[in-house]
Amino acid sequence: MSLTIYDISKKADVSIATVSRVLNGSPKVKEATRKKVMDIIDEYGYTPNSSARAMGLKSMKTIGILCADSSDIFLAKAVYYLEQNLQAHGYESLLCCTGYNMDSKKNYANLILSKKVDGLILVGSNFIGSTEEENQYIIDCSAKVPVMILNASFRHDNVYCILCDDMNSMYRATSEMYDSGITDILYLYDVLSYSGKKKLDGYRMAMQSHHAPDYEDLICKVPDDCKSIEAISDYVTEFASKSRPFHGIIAADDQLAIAAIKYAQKNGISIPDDLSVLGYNNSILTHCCTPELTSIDSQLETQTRSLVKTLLGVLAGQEMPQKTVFSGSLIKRSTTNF
Amino acid sequence: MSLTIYDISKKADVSIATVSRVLNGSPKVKEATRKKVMDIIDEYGYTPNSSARAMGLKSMKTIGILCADSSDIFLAKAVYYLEQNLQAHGYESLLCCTGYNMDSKKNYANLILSKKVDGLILVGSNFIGSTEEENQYIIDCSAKVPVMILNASFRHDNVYCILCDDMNSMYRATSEMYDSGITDILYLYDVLSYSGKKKLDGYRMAMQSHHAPDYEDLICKVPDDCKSIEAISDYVTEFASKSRPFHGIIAADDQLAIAAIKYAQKNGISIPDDLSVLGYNNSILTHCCTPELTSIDSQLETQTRSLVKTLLGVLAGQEMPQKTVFSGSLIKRSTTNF
DNA sequence: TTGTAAGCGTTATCAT
DNA sequence: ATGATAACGCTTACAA
Repeated sequence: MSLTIYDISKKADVSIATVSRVLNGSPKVKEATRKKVMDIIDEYGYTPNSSARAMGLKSMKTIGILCADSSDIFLAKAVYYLEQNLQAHGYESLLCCTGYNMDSKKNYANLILSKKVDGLILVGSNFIGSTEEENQYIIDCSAKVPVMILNASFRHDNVYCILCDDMNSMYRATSEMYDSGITDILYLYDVLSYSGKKKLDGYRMAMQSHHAPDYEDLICKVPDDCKSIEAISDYVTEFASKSRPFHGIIAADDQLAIAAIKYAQKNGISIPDDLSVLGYNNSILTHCCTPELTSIDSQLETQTRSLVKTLLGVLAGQEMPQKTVFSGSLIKRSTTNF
Repeated sequence: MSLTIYDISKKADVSIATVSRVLNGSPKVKEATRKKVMDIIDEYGYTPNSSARAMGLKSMKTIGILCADSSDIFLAKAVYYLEQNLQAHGYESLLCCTGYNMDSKKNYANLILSKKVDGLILVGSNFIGSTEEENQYIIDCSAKVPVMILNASFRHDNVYCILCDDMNSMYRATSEMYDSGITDILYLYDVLSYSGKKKLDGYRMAMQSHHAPDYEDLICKVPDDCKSIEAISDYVTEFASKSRPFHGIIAADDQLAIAAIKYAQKNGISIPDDLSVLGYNNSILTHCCTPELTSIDSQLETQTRSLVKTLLGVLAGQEMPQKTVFSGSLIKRSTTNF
C-alpha cells in the first residue's frame, strides 16, 4: 500500500495540514519544519494521490486530447507538440483516439469529460461535422470545460479555435503555380473535412480569379476505399486516362502528393519538367520521395504553442481570442519549377 | 457545478447507495428502480466524477504510456495501437513524452505514478539504459504497478516485456542478402538502444557465420548531430569515399534506409542493380521512396495486442509470461533483388 | 506558524 | 432490495 499524507505527518510529527502546506509550497511554514517534512517525504518516496488531490482542488491538472488517429503523420506531430507544451506547464495529457466515425466522437468526448479533465482539445478538422446536430457534442462539452479546436473553426462560447488559413495558403500556392505558366492544374483530395473544404475553396478561387477554363473537370476526389499510396496512384492513372491533360497536381496532403509522384513515375512522366507536384503539411514524407516534394507548411508547432497558451489563459480566467489564424508558407523543393 | 450522486439520489427519491448500484450495474436493484434512476441520469446528463470513483475503487482505470517522442513514426504507431486496445478494454491512456534524455525519464515515471495509474507502459527500447543504476527507476516503478516494456527485455518481478526478435530478424535478412551474392554489406545505424544493439548483433552474427572479411569496417554509425535525411545521406557519401566499396546497405530503420537511397541517387548509383538497400519497421516511408523499400516488419500490431492482453491478465491477478517474443518478417520490395 | 475538522464524490459494508 | 454510514487521501477555512 502506498504511503498517505497521514503516514508522513506521523513520521514527521506534524499535522497533515502542515504536510499539505509543504507539498503545495505554502509560504506559511517554518523553514525548519519544511525541511523536516521534505526529508521524510524524500526518504520514504511519498507521492501524493492525485485523485484525492483532484477532489480537493477540483482539478485534475489534466487535459483531454481527442484525435482521430494518433498514428497519422500530421496528427501525431500535433499530439506530440501539445503534450510537450502542456507538460511544460504542469498538465498531463489524456489521449483518446476516436477514429473517423462521427458517432463515436460524441461517446469519447463524454467519456473523457467524466474523467474531469480541465479542458478538451480536438485535434484535426475532422471533428467538425456539416450539420448542426453533428456538432452538438462540442457545445455540450463547452458547457463543462473550455474546448480548443486545432485546425478548424467553430464559433461558440467557451470554444477556442487555432488554425492555419488553408484557403489562403492554397490560393497563393495555386496562383503561384498558375503564374509560372502551368494553367491546367489537377486538384487531388480525399475527404472534405473543414480544412479539406477550405483547401479546395482556395484552389477554386485561384483558378477562377485567373479565368482558368473548365477547372472543375480537373478536381479529382479519391474514392474512400483507396487508402494506400499505390491504390491512390492507380486511381490517378485511371482518372488521367479519361480527363484532359494536366501539367500540375496540387494535393490536399503530402501522402496524396506522393501518390501523384508515383503516378508520374509509373507513366513515364518527368517531374517537374512535364508535371509539377505540390503537397500540404510539409511532413517528413516530403524528404522521402525523389524528387523531393514542394509542400505547404501550416506552422503546426506555432499553432500548438498558441493553442496551449490560449488554453492556459482561459483556465486562468483571462479573456482570450476565440479564433487565432496563422498563415501557411510554401516550402519549395524539387517537384516544382517556380 | 457538475451534478453529484446526491443530486441524482434526491431527484430519484432513493439513496445514493442505490444510485451507485445502478451506476455499477449491480444485480441487486429492482428493475423499476433502475429505470427510474437511469431516466433521471439521462435527463440531467449526469456523469460520475472519476477522481472520486478512483478513491473508492483504488483504480483510475488508466494506464500510463511513456514514450520518448510520440511523433516518431514507429512510436506513434505503437502508441496508437496501445491506446485503441486499452480503450476497447475500458482503460484510458495517459500519454507522456519524455524525450530521449535518460534523466528525465525517471522524473516522468514518478510523475505519472503519482497519478495513480493502474499500470505503466514503456514504449521503445530506449527506456533501457546500460547501467544498473540507470534502470533503477524501472524497478522502483514495478514496486507500485505492473510495468510493461515494448521492444526491449528487462528481467524483474512485475516487469513484463513484449518484443520482436530483432537480432534474429536482422540475422536472417543479412544472411539472405549475403546468400544472394552481396557480400560487402554496409550496416547503417544511429543509436545503440537495446534493440539497436540487437540489430547490430544480428548483422554481425550473420557476417561472421558467412566468414565475411573485415565487415567491421563497413559498420557506419551516423553522428548524433545528423538528424535530417539529407544530413545522413551526406554522411554516408562521406563514409563511402573513405571506406572500401559495398553493394548492400542494411539500415537500422526505414528513415536511415531512405537516407541510403538518397545517397545512391546523389552519387548515380543504381538501386537495386549496383546497391541493395534494406530498412527496418516497414513503415509508410517504404512506400514513399522510389524504388520502394524492402523492410523488416516487426509485427507491431501483434506485439501491442499481446502487451495489452498480458497487462490485463496481470491486473486481473493471473500469472502471465514475463517475456513474449515475436519474430519479424522480411517484406520484399524493389530496393533488393532477392 | 501550526492544528482541527469539514468537505470533495464516490464505493462498499453493514443493517434493515 | 434499499438505506445509513464509514472510508478513501487530500485541501482549506477557521481556531489556536
